[in-house]
Amino acid sequence: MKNQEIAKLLFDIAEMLELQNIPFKPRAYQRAARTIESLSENIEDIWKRGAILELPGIGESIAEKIVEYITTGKIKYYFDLKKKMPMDVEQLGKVPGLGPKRIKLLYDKLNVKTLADLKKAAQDHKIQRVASLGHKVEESILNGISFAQQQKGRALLGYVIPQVEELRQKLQAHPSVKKIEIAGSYRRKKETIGDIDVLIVSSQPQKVMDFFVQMNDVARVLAHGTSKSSVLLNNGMQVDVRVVKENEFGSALQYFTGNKEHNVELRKLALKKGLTLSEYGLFTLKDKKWVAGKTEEDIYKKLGVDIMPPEMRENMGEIDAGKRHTLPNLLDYGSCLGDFQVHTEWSDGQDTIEAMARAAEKLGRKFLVITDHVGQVGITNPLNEKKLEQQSKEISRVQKKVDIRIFHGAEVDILKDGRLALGKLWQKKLDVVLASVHLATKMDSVAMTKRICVALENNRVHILGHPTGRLLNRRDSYALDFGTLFDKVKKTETRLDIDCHPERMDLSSVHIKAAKEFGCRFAISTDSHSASELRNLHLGEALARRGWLEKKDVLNMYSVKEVETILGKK
DNA sequence: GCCGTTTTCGGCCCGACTGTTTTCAGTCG
Repeated sequence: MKNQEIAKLLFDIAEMLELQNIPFKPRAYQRAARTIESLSENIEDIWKRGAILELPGIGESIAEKIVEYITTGKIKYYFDLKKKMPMDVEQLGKVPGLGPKRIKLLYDKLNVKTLADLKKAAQDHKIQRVASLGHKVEESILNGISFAQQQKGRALLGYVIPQVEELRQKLQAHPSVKKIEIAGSYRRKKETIGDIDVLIVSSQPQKVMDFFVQMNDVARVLAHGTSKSSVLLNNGMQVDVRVVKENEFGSALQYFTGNKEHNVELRKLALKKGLTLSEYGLFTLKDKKWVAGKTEEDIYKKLGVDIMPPEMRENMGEIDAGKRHTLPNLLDYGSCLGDFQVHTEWSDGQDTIEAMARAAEKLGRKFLVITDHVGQVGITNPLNEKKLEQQSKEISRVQKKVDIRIFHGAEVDILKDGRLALGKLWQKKLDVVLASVHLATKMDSVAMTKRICVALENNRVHILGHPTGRLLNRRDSYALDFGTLFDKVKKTETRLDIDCHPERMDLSSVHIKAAKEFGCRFAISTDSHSASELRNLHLGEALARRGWLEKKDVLNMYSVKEVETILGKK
């Protein structure tokens, strides 16, 4: 699958065009890159169908370059640009305060090509002698270089939630803070969070901002104004705070929730209606008369769009659906009745079956599927058939003591040829077979897709576990042809696992949405290895909502009786 | 370079903060 490679090249082209001060073209390339990046279908397949030009943001010229890459493995235009741009734009761009203009300037004047060149130029005080730059810029660059070097990707939603809630409480406690909301990707419940956007209503902005930049976990102040301030915390997280007036709260919340592309679309829509939208409100274009802004609902309503939950605001068709009144009725938080994947001390988990069951019961779950490992991956301490037999007895014993239905399942390895690492007899005996790929993960797309499809054709497989195998910030998805895969999932009536372990979040919301369009159904699991992780189920609900899922799409929403019936059919 | 219920040509989202500029450019989100 060449989608990500092509997207990366288009992003790079955009960056190089920006360096040359060329207007508008970079935005076109960025838009095309984002389209390709978020495709679930293989771009080659789309090309074979002759449908590349139907993709949003892709016209004749960019389509030609995509085809060139598919057929020859390179894009000449990219190499020509690259020849003219010998500096490491990607690395240099990570330094706060360095954008395309300054990167170009530093190259022209000081021949800065790499972070090392930049550091030397700053240390030798050459930067402050360049016209339009000064000693403050030089200092900020010097400070920023180490930041650029240690940047480690985005924070994981599941791990960031407690930190953010602590920050919220600290700020909320300040007497001048009237209202507070965390916006940005945090509010959209994105799998990974780049920075924290905090929105505050206060009649004394200066006091709030002074308090904010002086909090004791602040490592560095990036900006300190009355309406906008930014800091870096000791844990490396960037926090932006904006203070607005009461009647601007809705428009500010809308704006700072984003995402960026969603906002751009919304603003274009406003312009078409003779209005202009900003964080301060919706105004008439002509005489800047205030139209809406107190609440988000008012703004969307005036624009003729049904308001959608923050999780959907990714410019993935939600604005169109809002216009046509066809938004899905997303499943609610807290509506999962059970959990389809937990591990116990029988394999690589930390707690007993009884401890897991009791903890799940306490959280209000109605059912729990015990899925210890079965297969060949030594580190997971897999069960053999004899152990499964013993475990079955233990589950019966615990079942009598708790008021939650415990299903006996297993997470079974899918072998290289698509067979399961478990005999037919036990495949039938188990209530739930969750089949996952754990070994030989580097196969090419054709082989991996075939392997998984073979497993799906086994009518004892109920759920495909963590379907792409990704680990956030660490490992990409297996090579897969998602179109073929989703088609097979639909035909075999298997469920796709939404594994909401904070480090997996697999499927991604983009793939969930695509799979739903193929007619697939889903099962959410925490993949817990200890009782404390059971509470992560809401992360799976967040993923499902971001993928536009409704109650009927997700097996966790069904009653214990219905789940028994559905599982029994397989 | 893309796109079209004001357009196939002429637009392309909007505003705050910073530094070095005495009126604004660059960066960021």
